[in-house]
Amino acid sequence: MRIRTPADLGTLIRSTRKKLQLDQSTLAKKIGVSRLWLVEIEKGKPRAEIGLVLRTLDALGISLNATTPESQSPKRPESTVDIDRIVATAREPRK
Amino acid sequence: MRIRTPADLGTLIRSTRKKLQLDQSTLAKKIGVSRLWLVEIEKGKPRAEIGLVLRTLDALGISLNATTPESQSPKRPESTVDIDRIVATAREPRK
DNA sequence: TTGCAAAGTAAGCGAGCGCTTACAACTGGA
DNA sequence: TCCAGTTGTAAGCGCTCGCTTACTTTGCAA
Repeated sequence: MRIRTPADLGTLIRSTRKKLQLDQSTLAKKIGVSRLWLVEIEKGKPRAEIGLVLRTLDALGISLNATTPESQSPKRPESTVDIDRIVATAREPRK
Repeated sequence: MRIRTPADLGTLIRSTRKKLQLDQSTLAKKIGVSRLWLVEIEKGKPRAEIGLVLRTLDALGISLNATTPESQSPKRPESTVDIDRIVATAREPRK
């Protein structure tokens, strides 16, 4: 499953928890957070701590894989200066 | 790359940022956070908000995939009744 | 219907977030 | 060497986290 937003995470966590037939209390205890926290997370809370979220995924046996686009060439900001002009000017004999 | 801890995230973000030849300030602006926040994240801060972290990955073009273990069969609590015995008994001609 | 477990809501509190401003340390190039 | 760009550190502040306690709502079964 593709994770883009906190809501995605909430959905994933909730469905996985149900698949494993765990109730919020027991899962919360396993993770080391309060049940209330789980409620909020499953609702898609965007300001939760990553540390706890990662522990949650771990507790559910979910593994996260990051794919960095190889294709994306190392983009250098396009120059705002005309280096050729500058060089040409510099080459001109000073008066 | 496998993501297990906030430190993993920090490493990934930093290396990807460098690959894209972005400095902290410009990336921070792109994400909508302060440069200081980025410094902390790249150090592996465990208590940052997921929302911001996800936005960061997005800004870097990194996609996250969650793999829930198919293997793990949806465990149903083992039955306390011996259905075979019951059926067998039911089959017996009533006296 | 009554009863119970699971899930959701509400309020109050200490702790730490992420922000800004400011300065220091580390680079690489002139 | 000096200098500019990049990165790291420090302090102070408003805000919200995640926690606890307590109550309400929902779902299901007796």
